[in-house]
Amino acid sequence: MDARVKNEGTRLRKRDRREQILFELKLRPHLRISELAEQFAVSTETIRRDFDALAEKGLIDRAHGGASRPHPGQYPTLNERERNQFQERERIGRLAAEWIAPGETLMIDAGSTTQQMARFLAMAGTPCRVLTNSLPIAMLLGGSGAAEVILAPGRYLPTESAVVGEETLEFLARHHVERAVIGATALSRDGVSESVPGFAAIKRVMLAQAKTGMLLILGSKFGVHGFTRAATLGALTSVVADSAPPADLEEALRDNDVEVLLAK
Amino acid sequence: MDARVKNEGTRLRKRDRREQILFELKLRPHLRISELAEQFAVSTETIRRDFDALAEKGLIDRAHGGASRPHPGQYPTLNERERNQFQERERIGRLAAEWIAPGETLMIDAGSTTQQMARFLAMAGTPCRVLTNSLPIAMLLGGSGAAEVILAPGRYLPTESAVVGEETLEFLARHHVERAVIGATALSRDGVSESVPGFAAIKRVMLAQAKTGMLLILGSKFGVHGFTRAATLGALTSVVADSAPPADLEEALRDNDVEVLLAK
DNA sequence: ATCAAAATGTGGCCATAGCAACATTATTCT
DNA sequence: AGAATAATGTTGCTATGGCCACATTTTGAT
Repeated sequence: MDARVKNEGTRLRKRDRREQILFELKLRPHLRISELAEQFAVSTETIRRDFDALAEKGLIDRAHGGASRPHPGQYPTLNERERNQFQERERIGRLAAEWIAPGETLMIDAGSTTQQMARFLAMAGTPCRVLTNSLPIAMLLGGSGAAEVILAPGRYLPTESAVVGEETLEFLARHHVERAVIGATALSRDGVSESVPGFAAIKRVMLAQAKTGMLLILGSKFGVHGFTRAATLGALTSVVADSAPPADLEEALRDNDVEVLLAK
Repeated sequence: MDARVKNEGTRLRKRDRREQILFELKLRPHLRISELAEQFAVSTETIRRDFDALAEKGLIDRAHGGASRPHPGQYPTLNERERNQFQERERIGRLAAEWIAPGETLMIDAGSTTQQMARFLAMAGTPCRVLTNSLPIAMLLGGSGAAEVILAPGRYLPTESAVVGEETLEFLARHHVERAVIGATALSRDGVSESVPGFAAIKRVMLAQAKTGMLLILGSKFGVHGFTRAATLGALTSVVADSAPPADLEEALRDNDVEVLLAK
Protein backbone atom coordinates (compact mmCIF):
# COMPACT_ATOMS: atom_id res chain seq x y z
CA MET A 1 0.00 0.00 0.00
CA ASP A 2 2.27 2.72 1.23
CA ALA A 3 5.32 1.41 -0.53
CA ARG A 4 6.79 4.52 -2.00
CA VAL A 5 7.42 7.27 0.47
CA LYS A 6 10.02 9.53 -1.01
CA ASN A 7 11.23 12.90 0.11
CA GLU A 8 8.50 13.59 2.55
CA GLY A 9 8.17 16.90 4.22
CA THR A 10 11.64 18.23 3.74
CA ARG A 11 12.11 21.36 1.76
CA LEU A 12 13.29 21.03 -1.78
CA ARG A 13 17.01 20.80 -2.22
CA LYS A 14 19.07 22.90 -4.49
CA ARG A 15 18.95 20.59 -7.46
CA ASP A 16 15.24 19.99 -7.20
CA ARG A 17 14.53 23.63 -6.73
CA ARG A 18 16.47 24.62 -9.80
CA GLU A 19 14.82 21.89 -11.79
CA GLN A 20 11.51 23.20 -10.63
CA ILE A 21 12.46 26.71 -11.63
CA LEU A 22 13.28 25.56 -15.13
CA PHE A 23 10.08 23.63 -15.26
CA GLU A 24 7.99 26.57 -14.16
CA LEU A 25 9.70 28.65 -16.77
CA LYS A 26 8.22 26.37 -19.39
CA LEU A 27 4.79 27.25 -18.10
CA ARG A 28 5.21 30.96 -17.68
CA PRO A 29 7.56 33.17 -19.61
CA HIS A 30 8.72 35.09 -16.60
CA LEU A 31 9.31 34.34 -12.96
CA ARG A 32 9.84 36.86 -10.19
CA ILE A 33 12.42 36.32 -7.55
CA SER A 34 10.11 37.40 -4.78
CA GLU A 35 7.41 34.98 -5.88
CA LEU A 36 9.75 32.05 -6.09
CA ALA A 37 11.27 32.83 -2.73
CA GLU A 38 7.82 32.70 -1.25
CA GLN A 39 6.86 29.54 -3.09
CA PHE A 40 9.94 27.62 -2.05
CA ALA A 41 10.02 29.25 1.35
CA VAL A 42 13.62 30.33 0.91
CA SER A 43 15.22 33.74 0.98
CA THR A 44 15.42 35.88 -2.10
CA GLU A 45 19.17 35.56 -1.99
CA THR A 46 18.92 31.83 -2.56
CA ILE A 47 16.77 32.30 -5.61
CA ARG A 48 19.17 34.94 -6.82
CA ARG A 49 21.98 32.42 -6.52
CA ASP A 50 19.91 29.87 -8.39
CA PHE A 51 19.30 32.39 -11.11
CA ASP A 52 22.95 33.27 -11.34
CA ALA A 53 23.91 29.63 -11.64
CA LEU A 54 21.25 28.89 -14.22
CA ALA A 55 22.07 32.00 -16.20
CA GLU A 56 25.71 30.94 -16.18
CA LYS A 57 24.72 27.77 -17.98
CA GLY A 58 22.53 29.74 -20.36
CA LEU A 59 19.40 28.03 -19.14
CA ILE A 60 17.63 31.25 -18.28
CA ASP A 61 17.79 34.93 -19.05
CA ARG A 62 18.10 37.23 -16.09
CA ALA A 63 16.08 40.38 -15.71
CA HIS A 64 15.62 42.90 -12.97
CA GLY A 65 13.58 41.15 -10.33
CA GLY A 66 13.18 37.93 -12.23
CA ALA A 67 14.17 35.68 -15.07
CA SER A 68 12.73 34.44 -18.33
CA ARG A 69 13.52 31.67 -20.66
CA PRO A 70 16.33 32.22 -23.11
CA HIS A 71 15.66 33.09 -26.74
CA PRO A 72 16.76 29.79 -28.26
CA GLY A 73 13.22 28.66 -27.56
CA GLN A 74 12.93 25.72 -25.29
CA TYR A 75 9.37 25.68 -26.39
CA PRO A 76 8.81 22.59 -28.49
CA THR A 77 7.46 23.25 -31.90
CA LEU A 78 4.96 25.99 -31.77
CA ASN A 79 7.26 28.64 -30.53
CA GLU A 80 9.94 28.10 -33.08
CA ARG A 81 7.49 28.36 -35.87
CA GLU A 82 5.75 31.18 -34.14
CA ARG A 83 8.95 33.12 -34.31
CA ASN A 84 9.26 32.49 -38.03
CA GLN A 85 7.35 34.89 -40.16
CA PHE A 86 5.48 36.22 -37.24
CA GLN A 87 4.44 39.40 -38.97
CA GLU A 88 3.06 37.49 -41.90
CA ARG A 89 1.01 35.23 -39.66
CA GLU A 90 -0.22 38.26 -37.81
CA ARG A 91 -1.40 39.98 -40.97
CA ILE A 92 -3.17 36.84 -42.14
CA GLY A 93 -4.78 36.38 -38.75
CA ARG A 94 -5.97 39.95 -38.60
CA LEU A 95 -7.56 39.83 -42.02
CA ALA A 96 -9.21 36.49 -41.35
CA ALA A 97 -10.65 37.76 -38.08
CA GLU A 98 -12.27 40.64 -39.94
CA TRP A 99 -14.27 38.17 -41.96
CA ILE A 100 -15.92 36.61 -38.96
CA ALA A 101 -19.42 37.94 -38.50
CA PRO A 102 -20.86 38.45 -35.00
CA GLY A 103 -22.82 35.43 -33.90
CA GLU A 104 -21.12 33.00 -36.25
CA THR A 105 -20.40 29.41 -35.31
CA LEU A 106 -16.87 28.28 -36.03
CA MET A 107 -14.50 25.39 -35.86
CA ILE A 108 -10.92 26.53 -35.47
CA ASP A 109 -8.00 24.26 -36.12
CA ALA A 110 -4.85 24.20 -33.98
CA GLY A 111 -1.89 26.05 -35.44
CA SER A 112 0.18 29.17 -35.12
CA THR A 113 -1.65 31.12 -37.82
CA THR A 114 -5.10 30.20 -36.61
CA GLN A 115 -3.95 31.17 -33.14
CA GLN A 116 -3.14 34.61 -34.45
CA MET A 117 -6.62 34.87 -35.83
CA ALA A 118 -7.99 33.89 -32.44
CA ARG A 119 -5.96 36.68 -30.88
CA PHE A 120 -7.48 39.29 -33.14
CA LEU A 121 -10.92 37.80 -32.74
CA ALA A 122 -10.52 38.03 -28.98
CA MET A 123 -9.22 41.56 -29.23
CA ALA A 124 -12.11 42.65 -31.43
CA GLY A 125 -14.53 41.01 -29.01
CA THR A 126 -16.60 39.52 -31.80
CA PRO A 127 -19.30 37.41 -30.16
CA CYS A 128 -19.24 33.91 -31.62
CA ARG A 129 -19.37 30.24 -30.77
CA VAL A 130 -16.17 28.38 -31.32
CA LEU A 131 -15.34 24.71 -31.33
CA THR A 132 -11.61 23.97 -31.29
CA ASN A 133 -9.06 21.29 -30.51
CA SER A 134 -6.40 23.84 -29.54
CA LEU A 135 -5.86 24.68 -25.88
CA PRO A 136 -4.23 28.09 -26.45
CA ILE A 137 -7.05 29.11 -28.78
CA ALA A 138 -9.64 28.00 -26.25
CA MET A 139 -7.96 30.02 -23.53
CA LEU A 140 -7.46 33.07 -25.71
CA LEU A 141 -11.01 33.24 -26.95
CA GLY A 142 -12.60 32.02 -23.78
CA GLY A 143 -10.68 34.57 -21.76
CA SER A 144 -11.92 37.42 -23.90
CA GLY A 145 -15.42 36.91 -22.63
CA ALA A 146 -17.06 37.55 -25.96
CA ALA A 147 -16.84 34.05 -27.37
CA GLU A 148 -18.36 30.84 -26.12
CA VAL A 149 -15.77 28.15 -26.53
CA ILE A 150 -16.29 24.41 -26.73
CA LEU A 151 -13.20 22.28 -26.47
CA ALA A 152 -13.01 18.94 -28.24
CA PRO A 153 -11.84 15.88 -26.32
CA GLY A 154 -8.86 13.77 -27.23
CA ARG A 155 -5.32 12.77 -26.51
CA TYR A 156 -3.23 15.79 -25.60
CA LEU A 157 -0.33 16.44 -27.94
CA PRO A 158 2.17 18.63 -26.07
CA THR A 159 4.16 19.62 -29.14
CA GLU A 160 1.10 21.26 -30.63
CA SER A 161 -0.80 22.12 -27.44
CA ALA A 162 -3.83 20.48 -28.97
CA VAL A 163 -5.88 17.32 -28.74
CA VAL A 164 -6.02 14.69 -31.46
CA GLY A 165 -7.30 11.18 -32.05
CA GLU A 166 -10.46 9.21 -32.49
CA GLU A 167 -12.32 10.96 -29.73
CA THR A 168 -11.57 14.30 -31.27
CA LEU A 169 -12.78 13.25 -34.70
CA GLU A 170 -15.91 11.66 -33.40
CA PHE A 171 -16.75 14.75 -31.36
CA LEU A 172 -16.22 17.12 -34.24
CA ALA A 173 -18.30 14.92 -36.51
CA ARG A 174 -21.24 15.32 -34.14
CA HIS A 175 -21.27 19.09 -34.62
CA HIS A 176 -22.09 21.43 -37.45
CA VAL A 177 -20.91 25.00 -37.89
CA GLU A 178 -21.05 27.79 -40.41
CA ARG A 179 -17.33 28.13 -40.90
CA ALA A 180 -14.20 26.04 -40.50
CA VAL A 181 -10.93 27.90 -40.15
CA ILE A 182 -7.88 25.74 -40.70
CA GLY A 183 -4.17 26.06 -41.24
CA ALA A 184 -1.91 23.76 -43.20
CA THR A 185 1.69 22.98 -43.89
CA ALA A 186 1.27 23.16 -47.64
CA LEU A 187 -1.11 24.09 -50.43
CA SER A 188 -0.83 22.92 -54.01
CA ARG A 189 -3.11 22.13 -56.95
CA ASP A 190 -3.63 18.73 -55.39
CA GLY A 191 -5.10 20.28 -52.27
CA VAL A 192 -4.29 21.06 -48.66
CA SER A 193 -1.67 18.93 -46.98
CA GLU A 194 -0.43 18.53 -43.45
CA SER A 195 2.61 16.94 -41.88
CA VAL A 196 1.63 16.67 -38.22
CA PRO A 197 0.29 13.13 -37.73
CA GLY A 198 -3.35 13.10 -36.82
CA PHE A 199 -4.00 16.67 -37.84
CA ALA A 200 -4.96 15.96 -41.42
CA ALA A 201 -8.00 13.97 -40.35
CA ILE A 202 -9.10 16.75 -38.03
CA LYS A 203 -8.92 19.36 -40.73
CA ARG A 204 -10.82 17.08 -43.07
CA VAL A 205 -13.63 16.57 -40.58
CA MET A 206 -13.78 20.26 -39.73
CA LEU A 207 -14.19 21.13 -43.39
CA ALA A 208 -16.82 18.44 -43.82
CA GLN A 209 -18.90 19.74 -40.90
CA ALA A 210 -18.82 23.39 -41.97
CA LYS A 211 -20.77 25.26 -44.61
CA THR A 212 -17.70 27.28 -45.58
CA GLY A 213 -14.03 26.43 -45.28
CA MET A 214 -11.36 29.08 -44.78
CA LEU A 215 -7.69 28.21 -45.08
CA LEU A 216 -5.05 30.45 -43.50
CA ILE A 217 -1.64 29.86 -45.02
CA LEU A 218 1.71 31.52 -45.54
CA GLY A 219 2.64 32.32 -49.11
CA SER A 220 5.86 30.42 -48.65
CA LYS A 221 3.88 27.21 -48.49
CA PHE A 222 2.30 27.55 -51.91
CA GLY A 223 3.10 24.78 -54.30
CA VAL A 224 4.72 22.61 -51.66
CA HIS A 225 3.47 19.09 -50.96
CA GLY A 226 3.06 18.00 -47.36
CA PHE A 227 3.05 14.53 -45.95
CA THR A 228 -0.66 13.77 -45.94
CA ARG A 229 -3.40 15.33 -47.99
CA ALA A 230 -5.99 16.83 -45.68
CA ALA A 231 -8.45 18.04 -48.28
CA THR A 232 -8.92 18.81 -51.93
CA LEU A 233 -9.25 22.36 -53.16
CA GLY A 234 -12.96 21.80 -53.62
CA ALA A 235 -13.42 21.59 -49.86
CA LEU A 236 -12.35 25.20 -49.45
CA THR A 237 -14.36 28.37 -49.81
CA SER A 238 -11.58 30.88 -49.30
CA VAL A 239 -7.84 31.14 -48.74
CA VAL A 240 -6.23 33.89 -46.68
CA ALA A 241 -2.55 34.43 -47.42
CA ASP A 242 0.12 37.08 -47.26
CA SER A 243 1.09 36.83 -50.91
CA ALA A 244 -0.54 35.86 -54.17
CA PRO A 245 -0.33 32.21 -55.21
CA PRO A 246 1.61 31.26 -58.35
CA ALA A 247 -0.32 31.28 -61.58
CA ASP A 248 -1.08 27.57 -61.80
CA LEU A 249 -2.30 27.39 -58.23
CA GLU A 250 -4.36 30.51 -58.68
CA GLU A 251 -5.99 28.97 -61.70
CA ALA A 252 -6.72 25.76 -59.84
CA LEU A 253 -8.25 27.77 -57.01
CA ARG A 254 -10.39 29.72 -59.42
CA ASP A 255 -11.57 26.49 -61.04
CA ASN A 256 -12.74 25.34 -57.63
CA ASP A 257 -14.44 28.64 -56.80
CA VAL A 258 -12.02 29.35 -53.98
CA GLU A 259 -11.72 33.03 -53.17
CA VAL A 260 -8.21 34.32 -52.39
CA LEU A 261 -7.91 37.06 -49.77
CA LEU A 262 -4.61 38.87 -49.63
CA ALA A 263 -3.46 40.26 -46.30
CA LYS A 264 -1.95 43.72 -46.83
CA MET B 1 3.82 71.09 -39.63
CA ASP B 2 4.21 67.97 -41.75
CA ALA B 3 0.72 67.06 -42.74
CA ARG B 4 0.58 63.46 -43.85
CA VAL B 5 4.22 62.59 -43.86
CA LYS B 6 4.85 59.41 -41.94
CA ASN B 7 7.51 59.51 -39.31
CA GLU B 8 10.88 59.59 -40.85
CA GLY B 9 13.45 60.89 -38.48
CA THR B 10 10.73 61.82 -36.05
CA ARG B 11 10.10 59.67 -33.06
CA LEU B 12 7.55 56.90 -33.19
CA ARG B 13 4.08 57.73 -32.12
CA LYS B 14 2.18 55.98 -29.42
CA ARG B 15 0.42 53.46 -31.57
CA ASP B 16 3.50 52.52 -33.52
CA ARG B 17 5.55 52.26 -30.42
CA ARG B 18 3.07 49.94 -28.78
CA GLU B 19 2.84 47.83 -31.87
CA GLN B 20 6.59 47.63 -31.91
CA ILE B 21 6.63 46.60 -28.28
CA LEU B 22 4.23 43.77 -29.00
CA PHE B 23 6.32 42.69 -31.92
CA GLU B 24 9.51 42.67 -29.91
CA LEU B 25 7.76 40.54 -27.37
CA LYS B 26 7.37 37.87 -29.99
CA LEU B 27 11.09 37.81 -30.47
CA ARG B 28 12.10 37.97 -26.85
CA PRO B 29 10.12 36.63 -23.96
CA HIS B 30 10.90 39.59 -21.78
CA LEU B 31 11.45 43.31 -22.28
CA ARG B 32 12.87 45.75 -19.79
CA ILE B 33 11.42 49.16 -19.34
CA SER B 34 14.79 50.83 -19.21
CA GLU B 35 15.93 49.21 -22.44
CA LEU B 36 12.80 50.16 -24.29
CA ALA B 37 12.95 53.72 -23.01
CA GLU B 38 16.43 54.02 -24.39
CA GLN B 39 15.56 52.29 -27.64
CA PHE B 40 12.59 54.54 -28.35
CA ALA B 41 14.25 57.57 -26.82
CA VAL B 42 11.37 58.23 -24.49
CA SER B 43 11.17 58.39 -20.75
CA THR B 44 10.62 55.32 -18.67
CA GLU B 45 7.29 56.74 -17.62
CA THR B 46 6.04 56.58 -21.17
CA ILE B 47 6.99 52.94 -21.51
CA ARG B 48 5.39 52.31 -18.19
CA ARG B 49 2.18 53.84 -19.49
CA ASP B 50 2.43 51.72 -22.60
CA PHE B 51 2.82 48.65 -20.46
CA ASP B 52 -0.12 49.58 -18.32
CA ALA B 53 -2.31 50.09 -21.35
CA LEU B 54 -1.20 46.85 -22.98
CA ALA B 55 -1.54 44.91 -19.78
CA GLU B 56 -5.04 46.29 -19.42
CA LYS B 57 -5.96 44.65 -22.70
CA GLY B 58 -4.23 41.46 -21.66
CA LEU B 59 -1.65 41.73 -24.38
CA ILE B 60 1.31 41.57 -22.05
CA ASP B 61 2.12 40.45 -18.55
CA ARG B 62 3.69 43.03 -16.33
CA ALA B 63 6.68 42.31 -14.18
CA HIS B 64 8.96 44.34 -12.02
CA GLY B 65 11.11 46.33 -14.42
CA GLY B 66 9.64 44.88 -17.55
CA ALA B 67 6.97 42.84 -19.23
CA SER B 68 6.62 39.49 -20.89
CA ARG B 69 4.20 37.98 -23.29
CA PRO B 70 1.11 36.65 -21.66
CA HIS B 71 0.99 32.93 -21.42
CA PRO B 72 -2.31 32.02 -23.04
CA GLY B 73 -4.70 31.80 -20.15
CA GLN B 74 -2.86 29.50 -17.86
CA TYR B 75 -3.30 31.37 -14.62
CA PRO B 76 -6.24 33.75 -14.81
CA THR B 77 -8.26 33.52 -11.64
CA LEU B 78 -6.32 30.59 -10.39
CA ASN B 79 -3.39 32.76 -9.56
CA GLU B 80 -5.12 34.63 -6.79
CA ARG B 81 -6.11 31.53 -4.99
CA GLU B 82 -2.87 29.84 -5.83
CA ARG B 83 -1.06 32.45 -3.87
CA ASN B 84 -3.21 31.73 -0.89
CA GLN B 85 -1.86 28.94 1.18
CA PHE B 86 0.52 27.97 -1.54
CA GLN B 87 2.76 26.00 0.73
CA GLU B 88 -0.11 24.02 2.14
CA ARG B 89 -1.40 23.14 -1.28
CA GLU B 90 2.08 22.22 -2.34
CA ARG B 91 2.53 19.86 0.57
CA ILE B 92 -0.80 18.22 -0.09
CA GLY B 93 -0.03 17.91 -3.77
CA ARG B 94 3.36 16.39 -3.14
CA LEU B 95 2.05 13.79 -0.75
CA ALA B 96 -0.82 12.87 -3.04
CA ALA B 97 1.55 12.50 -5.98
CA GLU B 98 3.62 10.02 -4.03
CA TRP B 99 0.62 7.74 -3.78
CA ILE B 100 0.21 7.41 -7.50
CA ALA B 101 1.65 4.13 -8.72
CA PRO B 102 3.37 3.90 -12.11
CA GLY B 103 0.96 2.82 -14.79
CA GLU B 104 -2.16 3.92 -12.93
CA THR B 105 -5.19 5.34 -14.69
CA LEU B 106 -6.52 8.53 -13.17
CA MET B 107 -9.17 11.15 -13.44
CA ILE B 108 -8.00 14.49 -12.13
CA ASP B 109 -10.37 17.27 -11.27
CA ALA B 110 -9.68 20.93 -12.02
CA GLY B 111 -8.50 23.00 -9.08
CA SER B 112 -5.48 24.63 -7.56
CA THR B 113 -4.61 21.80 -5.21
CA THR B 114 -5.01 19.09 -7.80
CA GLN B 115 -2.87 21.21 -10.09
CA GLN B 116 -0.14 21.11 -7.49
CA MET B 117 -0.38 17.36 -7.46
CA ALA B 118 -0.07 17.34 -11.24
CA ARG B 119 3.08 19.42 -10.93
CA PHE B 120 4.72 16.91 -8.64
CA LEU B 121 3.50 14.03 -10.72
CA ALA B 122 5.06 15.64 -13.77
CA MET B 123 8.27 16.32 -11.92
CA ALA B 124 8.51 12.76 -10.69
CA GLY B 125 7.87 11.53 -14.20
CA THR B 126 5.48 8.85 -13.00
CA PRO B 127 4.12 7.13 -16.10
CA CYS B 128 0.33 7.11 -15.98
CA ARG B 129 -2.79 7.73 -17.99
CA VAL B 130 -4.76 10.77 -16.99
CA LEU B 131 -8.20 11.99 -17.90
CA THR B 132 -8.90 15.56 -16.86
CA ASN B 133 -11.13 18.54 -17.52
CA SER B 134 -8.43 21.05 -16.56
CA LEU B 135 -6.35 22.66 -19.28
CA PRO B 136 -3.38 23.57 -17.07
CA ILE B 137 -3.24 20.04 -15.70
CA ALA B 138 -3.35 18.61 -19.20
CA MET B 139 -0.50 20.85 -20.28
CA LEU B 140 1.53 20.18 -17.16
CA LEU B 141 1.29 16.42 -17.32
CA GLY B 142 1.31 16.19 -21.07
CA GLY B 143 4.40 18.35 -21.28
CA SER B 144 6.28 16.13 -18.89
CA GLY B 145 6.31 13.36 -21.42
CA ALA B 146 5.72 10.62 -18.90
CA ALA B 147 1.95 10.78 -18.75
CA GLU B 148 -0.58 10.18 -21.47
CA VAL B 149 -3.27 12.77 -21.10
CA ILE B 150 -6.83 12.67 -22.36
CA LEU B 151 -8.74 15.91 -22.20
CA ALA B 152 -12.49 15.88 -21.70
CA PRO B 153 -14.67 18.00 -23.99
CA GLY B 154 -16.99 20.73 -22.85
CA ARG B 155 -17.70 24.41 -22.54
CA TYR B 156 -14.55 26.30 -21.58
CA LEU B 157 -14.80 28.15 -18.29
CA PRO B 158 -12.11 30.84 -18.30
CA THR B 159 -12.28 31.56 -14.60
CA GLU B 160 -11.27 27.99 -13.83
CA SER B 161 -9.32 27.18 -17.00
CA ALA B 162 -11.39 24.04 -17.28
CA VAL B 163 -14.24 22.59 -19.27
CA VAL B 164 -17.68 21.87 -17.84
CA GLY B 165 -21.14 20.89 -18.96
CA GLU B 166 -23.13 18.01 -20.36
CA GLU B 167 -20.49 17.00 -22.86
CA THR B 168 -17.91 16.77 -20.11
CA LEU B 169 -20.12 14.62 -17.91
CA GLU B 170 -21.12 12.31 -20.71
CA PHE B 171 -17.49 11.85 -21.75
CA LEU B 172 -16.32 11.09 -18.25
CA ALA B 173 -19.17 8.65 -17.75
CA ARG B 174 -17.93 6.64 -20.74
CA HIS B 175 -14.56 6.01 -19.05
CA HIS B 176 -13.38 4.01 -16.10
CA VAL B 177 -10.21 4.53 -14.09
CA GLU B 178 -8.51 3.20 -11.03
CA ARG B 179 -8.41 6.47 -9.16
CA ALA B 180 -10.24 9.79 -9.09
CA VAL B 181 -8.39 12.74 -7.60
CA ILE B 182 -10.62 15.67 -6.75
CA GLY B 183 -10.54 18.91 -4.86
CA ALA B 184 -13.42 20.62 -3.11
CA THR B 185 -14.43 23.85 -1.46
CA ALA B 186 -15.59 22.17 1.72
CA LEU B 187 -15.70 18.90 3.60
CA SER B 188 -18.06 18.10 6.43
CA ARG B 189 -19.82 15.07 7.91
CA ASP B 190 -22.44 15.50 5.22
CA GLY B 191 -19.86 15.02 2.50
CA VAL B 192 -17.87 16.90 -0.09
CA SER B 193 -19.27 20.17 -1.34
CA GLU B 194 -18.40 22.55 -4.12
CA SER B 195 -19.33 26.12 -4.92
CA VAL B 196 -18.28 26.47 -8.54
CA PRO B 197 -21.41 25.82 -10.62
CA GLY B 198 -21.09 22.73 -12.74
CA PHE B 199 -18.11 21.34 -10.89
CA ALA B 200 -20.03 19.32 -8.35
CA ALA B 201 -21.48 17.09 -11.03
CA ILE B 202 -18.06 16.50 -12.53
CA LYS B 203 -16.59 15.43 -9.22
CA ARG B 204 -19.53 13.14 -8.63
CA VAL B 205 -19.11 11.43 -11.98
CA MET B 206 -15.36 11.12 -11.54
CA LEU B 207 -15.83 9.41 -8.20
CA ALA B 208 -18.48 7.13 -9.67
CA GLN B 209 -16.21 6.02 -12.50
CA ALA B 210 -13.19 5.29 -10.33
CA LYS B 211 -12.36 2.35 -8.10
CA THR B 212 -10.83 4.65 -5.48
CA GLY B 213 -11.56 8.29 -4.72
CA MET B 214 -8.95 10.62 -3.32
CA LEU B 215 -9.87 14.05 -2.02
CA LEU B 216 -7.26 16.78 -1.71
CA ILE B 217 -8.36 19.52 0.62
CA LEU B 218 -7.02 22.28 2.81
CA GLY B 219 -7.56 21.87 6.52
CA SER B 220 -9.19 25.28 6.63
CA LYS B 221 -12.12 23.84 4.72
CA PHE B 222 -12.99 21.17 7.24
CA GLY B 223 -16.46 21.42 8.68
CA VAL B 224 -17.55 24.10 6.24
CA HIS B 225 -20.57 23.60 4.02
CA GLY B 226 -20.29 24.57 0.37
CA PHE B 227 -23.03 25.44 -2.02
CA THR B 228 -23.73 22.08 -3.61
CA ARG B 229 -22.98 18.64 -2.29
CA ALA B 230 -20.73 16.80 -4.71
CA ALA B 231 -20.50 13.50 -2.91
CA THR B 232 -21.09 11.70 0.35
CA LEU B 233 -18.19 10.57 2.48
CA GLY B 234 -18.86 7.01 1.38
CA ALA B 235 -17.72 7.87 -2.13
CA LEU B 236 -14.20 8.58 -0.90
CA THR B 237 -11.35 6.22 -0.25
CA SER B 238 -8.86 8.67 1.16
CA VAL B 239 -8.46 12.31 2.09
CA VAL B 240 -5.17 14.19 1.80
CA ALA B 241 -4.98 17.33 3.92
CA ASP B 242 -2.44 19.55 5.62
CA SER B 243 -3.99 19.27 9.06
CA ALA B 244 -6.04 16.77 11.00
CA PRO B 245 -9.82 17.05 10.74
CA PRO B 246 -11.85 17.92 13.86
CA ALA B 247 -12.95 14.98 16.00
CA ASP B 248 -16.48 14.64 14.67
CA LEU B 249 -15.38 14.74 11.08
CA GLU B 250 -12.61 12.30 11.78
CA GLU B 251 -15.09 9.94 13.31
CA ALA B 252 -17.44 10.25 10.35
CA LEU B 253 -14.54 9.56 8.01
CA ARG B 254 -13.55 6.49 9.99
CA ASP B 255 -17.12 5.23 9.89
CA ASN B 256 -16.97 5.42 6.13
CA ASP B 257 -13.57 3.73 5.89
CA VAL B 258 -11.95 6.86 4.56
CA GLU B 259 -8.23 6.98 5.19
CA VAL B 260 -6.78 10.36 6.19
CA LEU B 261 -3.30 11.20 4.94
CA LEU B 262 -1.61 14.12 6.62
CA ALA B 263 0.87 16.18 4.62
CA LYS B 264 3.66 17.05 7.05
C1' DA C 1 -2.77 80.15 -36.41
C1' DT C 2 -5.14 78.99 -32.18
C1' DC C 3 -6.96 76.27 -28.70
C1' DA C 4 -8.11 72.04 -26.26
C1' DA C 5 -6.94 67.49 -25.42
C1' DA C 6 -3.78 64.01 -25.47
C1' DA C 7 0.76 62.47 -24.83
C1' DT C 8 5.01 62.83 -22.72
C1' DG C 9 8.53 64.54 -19.46
C1' DT C 10 10.22 65.83 -14.70
C1' DG C 11 11.16 65.52 -9.93
C1' DG C 12 10.18 63.84 -5.41
C1' DC C 13 9.34 59.98 -2.69
C1' DC C 14 8.86 55.23 -1.52
C1' DA C 15 9.23 50.19 -2.59
C1' DT C 16 11.79 46.59 -4.32
C1' DA C 17 15.88 44.47 -6.18
C1' DG C 18 20.91 43.79 -6.26
C1' DC C 19 25.03 43.05 -3.88
C1' DA C 20 28.63 41.79 -0.70
C1' DA C 21 30.42 40.30 3.70
C1' DC C 22 29.57 37.57 7.31
C1' DA C 23 26.69 34.40 10.32
C1' DT C 24 24.16 30.34 10.59
C1' DT C 25 22.42 25.98 9.33
C1' DA C 26 22.60 21.47 6.53
C1' DT C 27 24.97 17.96 4.44
C1' DT C 28 28.61 14.83 3.78
C1' DC C 29 32.46 12.15 4.89
C1' DT C 30 35.24 9.43 7.83
C1' DA D 1 29.70 11.75 16.48
C1' DG D 2 32.45 15.57 14.86
C1' DA D 3 34.87 18.16 11.46
C1' DA D 4 34.82 19.97 6.88
C1' DT D 5 32.23 21.91 3.42
C1' DA D 6 28.35 23.45 1.00
C1' DA D 7 24.07 25.84 1.19
C1' DT D 8 21.34 29.24 2.95
C1' DG D 9 20.12 33.25 5.78
C1' DT D 10 21.04 38.10 7.60
C1' DT D 11 22.33 42.61 7.59
C1' DG D 12 23.37 47.05 5.79
C1' DC D 13 23.93 49.49 1.94
C1' DT D 14 23.27 51.12 -3.02
C1' DA D 15 20.82 51.08 -7.39
C1' DT D 16 16.82 50.68 -9.89
C1' DG D 17 11.96 50.60 -10.62
C1' DG D 18 7.16 52.30 -9.49
C1' DC D 19 4.18 55.92 -8.85
C1' DC D 20 2.15 60.36 -8.13
C1' DA D 21 1.39 65.21 -9.17
C1' DC D 22 2.22 68.60 -12.11
C1' DA D 23 4.79 70.91 -16.06
C1' DT D 24 5.59 70.78 -20.85
C1' DT D 25 5.18 69.39 -25.46
C1' DT D 26 2.73 67.43 -29.28
C1' DT D 27 -1.37 66.46 -31.84
C1' DG D 28 -5.73 67.29 -34.06
C1' DA D 29 -9.54 70.04 -35.19
C1' DT D 30 -11.37 74.37 -36.34
